[in-house]
Amino acid sequence: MMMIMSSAKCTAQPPGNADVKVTREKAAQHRGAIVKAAGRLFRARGFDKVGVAEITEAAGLTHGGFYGHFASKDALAAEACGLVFAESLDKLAARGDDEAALLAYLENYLTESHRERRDSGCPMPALATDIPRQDPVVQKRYAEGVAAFIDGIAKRLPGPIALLSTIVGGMALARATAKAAPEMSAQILASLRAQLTQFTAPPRKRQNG
Amino acid sequence: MMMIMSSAKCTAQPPGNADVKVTREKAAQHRGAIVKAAGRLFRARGFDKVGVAEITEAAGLTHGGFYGHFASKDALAAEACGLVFAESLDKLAARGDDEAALLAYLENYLTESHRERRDSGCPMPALATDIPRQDPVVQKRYAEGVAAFIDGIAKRLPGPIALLSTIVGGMALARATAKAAPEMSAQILASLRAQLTQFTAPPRKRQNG
DNA sequence: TGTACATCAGTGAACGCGCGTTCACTGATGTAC
DNA sequence: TGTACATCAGTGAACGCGCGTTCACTGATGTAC
Repeated sequence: MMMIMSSAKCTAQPPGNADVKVTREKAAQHRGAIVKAAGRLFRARGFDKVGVAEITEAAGLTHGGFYGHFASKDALAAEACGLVFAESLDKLAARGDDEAALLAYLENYLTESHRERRDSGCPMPALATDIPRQDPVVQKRYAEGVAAFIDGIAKRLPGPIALLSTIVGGMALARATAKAAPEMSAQILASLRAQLTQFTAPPRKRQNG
Repeated sequence: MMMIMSSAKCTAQPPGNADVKVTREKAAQHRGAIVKAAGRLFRARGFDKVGVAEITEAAGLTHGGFYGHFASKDALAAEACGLVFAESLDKLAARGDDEAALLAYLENYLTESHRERRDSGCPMPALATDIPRQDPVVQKRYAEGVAAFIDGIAKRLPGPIALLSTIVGGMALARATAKAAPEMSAQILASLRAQLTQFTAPPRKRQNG
C-alpha cells in the first residue's frame, strides 16, 4: 500500500545465506545433526511438543530442507529413538560387564543430576508415556531398546525386570514431583539408591524376569 | 457465489438446541461431567493431545461454554488431576487397611486389564512424563497424589517408595511396549506380579522410604 | 586439467489444519414485586 | 400465585497462533565430455 511494487519476487538481493548447496559429506553431517538434536529435544519435551522447525534450527538449518532427509517427522522420531537407546546402552557397556559396573551405572542413574538432564538422560523414563501414542516404528524402536536394557541388566544381575521397572518408575516420579515437591523427589531417588544393595543379595526363592 | 445472500445472520431458524440455559443444579452437573471426561481423556492420551472441544463434547456440551466453568484448560487439568488421584486412592482404601488389601490391589494393578484401561487406571503411569511440562498447579496436584499413595502404601507395608516406583515404572514400560512387543509387555507384568511376595517378606537390613 | 551443465541440499514463503480462547447472541431460569 | 425482567449457562462463529508438510527457487556441487 505504501510502496507500489510489482508482485514479482525481489531478485536483486541474494536470499541471506550464500551456501545453499553443500558437499554430500556435509549433507550427511547435517542429517546426523538433525537426528542428534531430535534425540535431545524429544527427550526433553516429548515428541509432540517439539516441532520440525525447532529441531532443524537446533541443527543449524531451516525447516524446508527437512523432507529431503526424512520422509516424515515420525520417521525422524523413530531414528532418534533408536539413536538415544544406542547411546544409553553404550554408556552401560562402557562401564564393564560385571555386577559392580551395573551398580555404578545405577548409582549414577538415580541422581538429581540425571533427573535434571532429561534431554541427555535415559530415554525410558523420558519418553515412556508418550510411546503408546506414537508411530508404530517409534514403538518398535522403543521396545527394542527396552529389550536390550533388560538383556544388558540380566547379564550382570538376576531379576532385571524388577530392577528396570524400579529405576524407570522412580526417575519418572522424581521428575514429575521435582518442582512441586522437591524434598519428596529427592527422597524418592535417595531411597532407591539406598535399596540398590538389595538387588545384589543372593537370589532367595525365585528370580523371574 | 452461487446464491446471493446478505451477510446478515440468518435469524429465521433457532440455533439447533432449544435448551440453551439450564438449571443451576444441571449446570453444576455439567461442570462435573467436564472434569470427569477430562480425567478420562487426559489419562488416555495426555494433556496436550486432548482439546477443550473434545472434552466438552464428551461431556455432552459444546466448547463455547467451557470458560464459564473454568479459567483455562490448565485449571481444568489441575482439577481433573486432583479428581483422578482421589478416585484411585479411594480404590485402594476400599480394599482395606492391611497388607493383604494392598497385595490384592497390587495384583489387580499389575494386569493386562489395567494396562489396557489407561483412561480409567492409575494416573501415575498414565501422566508421569507429561507432568514436568504442565502448569505448576497440575504438578502440585500430581505431587500431592504421589505423596498420598506413598502414605497409603506405607500404612500397609514397609518400603513404599521402591514398591511404588516398581509398579509405576513397570506399568509405563508395559504400556510402551504393549503393541510392538506384546510378549515382553506381558512378561514385565507377570514378572512383577510374581515378585510381589518379596515385598511382604520381613524386613532384612533397612527399609528406607 | 578445463568447461558446461545437470543435480540436488538447502531456503523461505505458503498451505491447511487443529488448538485455546473470545465474543455476540439466545432464551430458559429465577427473582423482585 | 402471577407477571415482568435481569441473569447467565450454553451456543457456534471467529480469532490468532503454531504445527507438519509442500513447493518454487537458488546456486554450489559434481559429473560428462
